[in-house]
Amino acid sequence: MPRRQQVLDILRSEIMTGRYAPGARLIEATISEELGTSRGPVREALRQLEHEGLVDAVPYRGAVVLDVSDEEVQEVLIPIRLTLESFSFGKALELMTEDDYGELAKQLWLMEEGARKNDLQQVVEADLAFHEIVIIGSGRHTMQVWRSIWPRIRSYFIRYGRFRDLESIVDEHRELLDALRSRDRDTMMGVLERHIAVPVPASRPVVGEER
Amino acid sequence: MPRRQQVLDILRSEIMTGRYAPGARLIEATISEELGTSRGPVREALRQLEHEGLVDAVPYRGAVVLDVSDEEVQEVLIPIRLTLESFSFGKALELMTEDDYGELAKQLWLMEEGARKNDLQQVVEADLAFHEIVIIGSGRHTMQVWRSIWPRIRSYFIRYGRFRDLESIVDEHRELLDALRSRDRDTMMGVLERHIAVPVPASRPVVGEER
DNA sequence: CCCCGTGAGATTGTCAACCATCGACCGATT
DNA sequence: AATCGGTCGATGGTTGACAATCTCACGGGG
Repeated sequence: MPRRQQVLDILRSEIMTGRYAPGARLIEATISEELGTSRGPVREALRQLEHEGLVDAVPYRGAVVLDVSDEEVQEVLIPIRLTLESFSFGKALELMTEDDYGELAKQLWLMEEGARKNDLQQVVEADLAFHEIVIIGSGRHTMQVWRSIWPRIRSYFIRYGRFRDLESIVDEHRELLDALRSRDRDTMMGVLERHIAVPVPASRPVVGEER
Repeated sequence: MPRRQQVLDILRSEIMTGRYAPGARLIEATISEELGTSRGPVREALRQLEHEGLVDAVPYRGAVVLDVSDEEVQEVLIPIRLTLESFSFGKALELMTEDDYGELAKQLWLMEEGARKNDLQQVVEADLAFHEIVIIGSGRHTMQVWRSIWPRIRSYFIRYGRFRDLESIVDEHRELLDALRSRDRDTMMGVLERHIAVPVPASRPVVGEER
């Protein structure tokens, strides 16, 4: 695995878990020293974080960790996620094989195990893997957009404690898998929307279906 | 302006205009030589192109220009664009000042001039600037997603000649500006949807509203 | 007292040369 | 015919050095 990818994973994780909070500066020299690498890979990782919307970088001024507003999550990121996943789960209904279902079941199992051990990290990883298995079947561009929005959504969830208990996360994914296997499009979409929609802190109705 | 930005702009433009067609390889050494710069900025520009979905890069194998399928444009990228711009134009109704309208009018004027001269380049630039003025008011994350999807949409349009005549592009933006000024939300959204939706080559009905 | 230029320090941007690493291709061997 | 090396092309990463730019504190005018 390329070094820049390792650096990226580390930094992203440190941002999501709060080691770098919104407003914190990310200095190339410091990071490269800490991670025992040269500035090259660090620069590229920072640029990637910029694309994932976790960081804002201004020329000659450096990179700063960004915050995400409730409004943008509810009205922009979540609706986009719904667009992406509706498309992907729809295609999955048509072209997923038994093997693919097996892969999903595997992630579900890992998720269950994580929930038993109360290991948020493991649950979150399996959650991500589950969705990527579905999305990867619908083309590069869909995956591309997905990869650019999930870190923000996840980061928002973790930062503001919007994670319901681990058990219900597992349950929802079990429902998703069952719905996929049922091959019934309407059931599928219903389950998916409920999964993606998020209880709002204390403002608007539910997910911002546009118009 | 940083060198990598210049390189990025040049490469993106060359991809959109077809100098690099889908499947073409982008070799760091060659490009850096052609542009009289070192490999560093070229690498970073290539990574950015990857994030804009114009290029696919595999470790140790290099970058290749991507194609975009009708299906993904219609069912993923355009619906996402609609989500983004619905949000942005909605916010613009609330918070745009006379000065901002002035900026929009300026771009409209440039667009008209470009259409008169039959200068696609200029029309396209003003078109982009027009939308960015509106979107920039709705936050970093909205802009971030926008910047990651427009190159693909534009590139698809140019590649497959989906550009209606320049005059009608100008007309549509004049309508958009008028609708903004009217301050009527429903009119606004109607005009916007018609502007973003695209006549499909020879398949589905219209824009892929999900479900 | 406030405003503005100036300069030092910090940090990013770019360069150049170099070598390791990996993927693709080609031919020789079995 | 299939496989195993070896070579070549290109990327991944390193080092060290400088240039370019921003920030901010300092001190001289107004």
